[in-house]
Amino acid sequence: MSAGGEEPPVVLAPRAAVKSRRALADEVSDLIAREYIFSDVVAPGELLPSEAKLAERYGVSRVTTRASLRTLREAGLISIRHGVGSVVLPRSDVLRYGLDRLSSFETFAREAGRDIETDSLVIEESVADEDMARALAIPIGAPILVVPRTKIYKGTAVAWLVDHVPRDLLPPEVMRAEFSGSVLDVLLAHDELHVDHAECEIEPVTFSEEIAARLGVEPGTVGLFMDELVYTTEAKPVVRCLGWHRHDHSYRRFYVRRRRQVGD
Amino acid sequence: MSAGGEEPPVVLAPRAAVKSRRALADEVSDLIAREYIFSDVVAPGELLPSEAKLAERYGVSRVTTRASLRTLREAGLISIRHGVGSVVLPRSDVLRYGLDRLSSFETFAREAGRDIETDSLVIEESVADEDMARALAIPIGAPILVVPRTKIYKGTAVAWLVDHVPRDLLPPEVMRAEFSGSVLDVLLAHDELHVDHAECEIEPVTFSEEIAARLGVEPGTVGLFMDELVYTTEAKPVVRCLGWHRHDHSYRRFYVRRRRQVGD
DNA sequence: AAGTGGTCTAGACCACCTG
DNA sequence: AGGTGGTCTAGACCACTTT
Repeated sequence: MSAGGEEPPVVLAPRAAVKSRRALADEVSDLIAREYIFSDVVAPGELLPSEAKLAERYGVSRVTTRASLRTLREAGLISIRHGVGSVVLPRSDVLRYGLDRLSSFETFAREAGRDIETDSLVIEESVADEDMARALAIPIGAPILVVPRTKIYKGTAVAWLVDHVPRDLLPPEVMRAEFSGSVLDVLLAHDELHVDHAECEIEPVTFSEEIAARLGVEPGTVGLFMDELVYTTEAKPVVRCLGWHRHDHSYRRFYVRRRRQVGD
Repeated sequence: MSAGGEEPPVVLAPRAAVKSRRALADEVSDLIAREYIFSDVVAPGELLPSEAKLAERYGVSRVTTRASLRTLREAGLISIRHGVGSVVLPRSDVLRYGLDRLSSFETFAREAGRDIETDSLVIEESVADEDMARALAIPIGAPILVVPRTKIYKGTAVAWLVDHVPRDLLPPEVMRAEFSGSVLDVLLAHDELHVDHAECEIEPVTFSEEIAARLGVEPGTVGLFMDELVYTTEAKPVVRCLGWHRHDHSYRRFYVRRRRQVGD
């Protein structure tokens, strides 16, 4: 880091004072990000203070500090080198939709300071056909909620999404009351559902007449189709999201951060 | 788990005996996977022994056991529920190319017991144009190695790949000697390069005449284009992989496992 | 109440990198 | 040689789930 002087230790909120607190490691992650990375106190390419110094500064053990640094690494903010230290990585300012993270389009856009609108929204009651029943692991003909809508960015329709949720997962009135553009956000907010991960298949497609009409493009335009199944920690499917995405509109890119698989 | 009787503790290789050993947590991960999961001793949906029991069985601390379980969770084999235990997840036997993991096609195929061949392989010396120079963070005109080739699966050309590596990263003779279908595999084998992660952009495309000819399909066929930049832990780009992938051939699917972001 | 996972600590030793 | 991260331990306490 550039500043040379010793810094005063940081006092965290007293542990006992907070009822159901965040993990200490997460608080420390945020502090490191704020105090060293986003503040540009440590420029990209330079080293954070050592784990021992950070542990002392925040008054936590080295184990906790390491957990915090691991989180920052997962977030792509730093990389950690044995015998060297934690290097701050350069940050891209391109709005990109990171497919490896389970978040809604709305959340990504909001974090990037942009806004996505939702149009032609209805929450319909329907029943599962054979394909949907198999995917959601429910009987054929079981009641489901279907949530089709268009995503608008800067006045342009950029995606057509259709979510399918088993009806008995959440009462329809709850879904209607809490929905604000993303079914996933509603489910993620219900801790008792244990929403955990999703598997998302990616296909290149040419839009059919129906999809093209909804997106205001010519039939045959090339785009991406995504078929995503969201699961609980118990591997029970909770929602299937089908999405047709324009790619000719440059508001974002789909990307994946691929990681080497190693221990820790 | 189903078996009721007590099991004998497992004796790991003595620590001092092994020079540069694998992490203990990784050995334990493998043991749990082999002894409980792949052996079907614990069926999908059922619980592994508790952390404390596993720790005792393998003679390691609970912290180490938890690291092992976290690895199994990352691998998609189990999910962990607070107050309940570690649930074994159902395993799919579909050959899928998991985009969130940095591995070559060859490695994925090999692990799935299938084989991918490489055709029309040459390792050419060239120089970086403006676009390539910017991506690889090298001067325009700097020497690079270009490795174009076709991927063959069951007699069908399924992808056209072109890798670009700065020439001074590895001596060309080393690259030629060690190359066996994947540039990424060569780089991953060189620990001193610190290959760490990649960022991969995904685009739907219609194949040009040139690409279509190489893949033996009609020009205009829809497929996926991937532009991937592989980085070291120091965020230095080491190889750019451009790939055009057929999607009409059903040997595999591209998918991403998306995870909720939480601590730990 | 009992058992499970979640978090955190202090200390130890090892492996790696740089001067 | 000295500093850095990598791994591991034993013990403690807390939060969640089930009985």
